[in-house]
Amino acid sequence: MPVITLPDGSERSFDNPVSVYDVAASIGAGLARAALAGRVNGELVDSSHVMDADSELAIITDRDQDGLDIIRHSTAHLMAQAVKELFPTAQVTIGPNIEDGFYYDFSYERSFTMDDLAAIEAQMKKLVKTDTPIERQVMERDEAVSFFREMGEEYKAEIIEDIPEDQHISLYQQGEFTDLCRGPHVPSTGRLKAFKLMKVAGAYWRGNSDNEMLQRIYGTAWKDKKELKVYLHRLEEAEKRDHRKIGKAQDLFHTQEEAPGMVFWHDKGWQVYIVIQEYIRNKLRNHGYQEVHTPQVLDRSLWEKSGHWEKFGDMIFATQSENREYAIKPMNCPAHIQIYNHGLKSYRDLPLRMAEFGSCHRNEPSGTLHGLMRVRNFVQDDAHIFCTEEQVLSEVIAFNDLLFEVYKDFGFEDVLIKLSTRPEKRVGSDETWDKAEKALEEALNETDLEWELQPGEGAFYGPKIEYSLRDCLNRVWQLGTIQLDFSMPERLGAHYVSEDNSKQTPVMLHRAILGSLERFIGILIEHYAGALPLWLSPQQLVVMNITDRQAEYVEKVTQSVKKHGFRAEMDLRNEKIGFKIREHTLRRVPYLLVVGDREMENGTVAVRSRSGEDLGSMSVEELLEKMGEEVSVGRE
RNA sequence: GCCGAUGUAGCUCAGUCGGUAGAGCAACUGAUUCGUAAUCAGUAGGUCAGCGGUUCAAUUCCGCUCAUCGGCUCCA
Repeated sequence: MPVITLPDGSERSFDNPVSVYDVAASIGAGLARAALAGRVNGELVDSSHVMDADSELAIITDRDQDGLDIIRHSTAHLMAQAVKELFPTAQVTIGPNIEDGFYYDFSYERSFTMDDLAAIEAQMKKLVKTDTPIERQVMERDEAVSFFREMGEEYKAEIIEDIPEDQHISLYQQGEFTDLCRGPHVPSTGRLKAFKLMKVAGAYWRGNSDNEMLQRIYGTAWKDKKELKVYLHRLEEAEKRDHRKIGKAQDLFHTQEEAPGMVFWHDKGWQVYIVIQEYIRNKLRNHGYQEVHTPQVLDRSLWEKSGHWEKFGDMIFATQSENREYAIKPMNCPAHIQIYNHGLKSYRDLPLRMAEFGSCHRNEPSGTLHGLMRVRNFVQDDAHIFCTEEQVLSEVIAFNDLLFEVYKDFGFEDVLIKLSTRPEKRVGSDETWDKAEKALEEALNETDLEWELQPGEGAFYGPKIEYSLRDCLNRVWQLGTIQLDFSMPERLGAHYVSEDNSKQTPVMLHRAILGSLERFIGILIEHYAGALPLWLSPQQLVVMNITDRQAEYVEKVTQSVKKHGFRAEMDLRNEKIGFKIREHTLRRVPYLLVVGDREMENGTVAVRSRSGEDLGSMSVEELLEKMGEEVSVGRE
């Protein structure tokens, strides 16, 4: 006689075992129609799941996040069913949920085309109309293996073989199609009302590039057509923020075939670059860093000593001259150690913080290049801190504080933090790693920020913290990092004399806040949709005349604004004021100054913001004061 | 690097089922001097990514290369 307790605490008792659906129906017909699944004693189950003992039950509908997840996963199954019907020789593999949707990987003799996608989607819609029940069944593991093997589903069989032998396997059947799945699923295909197949792509079986490449189909699914539409609209809007589009439209930079993965910065884009660099330069100086500059091209032997040649040899651009081989530097650290090694260092010199805006080249695989986000030539706000083991914790904490101070100045609040710990292939003793990982973890816990552990993802020489942001299309890009390194100082012979007069090897912290400036500017452009804050704007204002009569006055105003350090241009073209305003607004110039006879007479300017707001007429002095306040944000 | 798609004027794109290409915007010239998101008219602009093949003829068909885009793998 099960007693079912609902989330509001109310209890219902039943004479016989009841299913989730039965309970929903006992509450109301509407709820019964809406029930997709249930959560019984904390565990998600199908709506057909039967409870024969007292249970806590929450009925899952499409209004719950869990409900939406179930819809997406069931849609993935629906897609697999459609693919199997249209392409019987295709084999199914895995089909998990992802943010906003799902994908499913198939093995098939050829790639799916966009036409195939349309056909598959049409087939899915047909299957929805049939409202086929989706039913769960349970098998023993070995039984399931042979079940799939008989169907010719080798990949599925392989997956199941990895499951412990004594476990029971749940399968879901809809019509002719059966798939291995933990579930739960929606009760029938008719529940899937709003989905769209988005794109096809290759993906390695089990994520390993040594394996064969499968056909991955990405799709999105929502509870209803309205939400699907909202999502598609969101995507369209996001695409408009794409830094590659804005970079072109605002004449910030370009790339071309002759230099893949390397950026031609135009005047406007370089202006942004310089402002950021100057900002960081000041920050670092105020936080006890020195700035240095080292060669771009260094002898191969140095990279062999550091271990990079062996590990990253094919990604190093090399060159040679007079029988000597050189590497175009992929990173600055070995060069910084050369500076450190000049002159004997004492423990009193530590921590020694050495920064450089060094231009680095890495021959990234062609398929990975992506606008400003992944390039072959970049400059990082790079620095290395040489310190003692005891100083690590305080240095990491100080860095973390500095990093968030900087991110805040740039308007970034939503930062993903990950701690990556020892990988399988590594140098250094376990004892050292223990200490290093603990130091990073302690430093993170000091901050009260949420962070995620990534076991095994550290660098071969030490653990690291990574700070990432998302771009407009929700892709995650790493910006900042701090990495402990116990290996390189030793390899390159860095030492200091300790208090007891013994020779010690310093610990080296590799750290960057913005990471590659190229990538950071890409993120900035997308974050602000091209409307950079005043202090970063390549052009901060434009002064426009209405007729030729005001040309001289416009020149005077522009000069005086420029004299105060603002980046100003004038627009004296023989165009209507509306035309000029439109153009400069589209280019996201923060302040548009209109000058007609009225302003000229009163010695003022009419100010309009790029968002279309009329700020009224004011004197140039007033405007300068206003802008001065605005750009002081983010200055120490 | 792997899978797939794409590459046409400065930009955004159309087009040619094989007969050497077109629009809008931008540019240039002229007119207009017009007060808050596009004034009008005219002119000019392209080895159709590169190389090779098939063909009487290739921007179009085929192959290779390069780049870009979407993923995958990788990222000191």
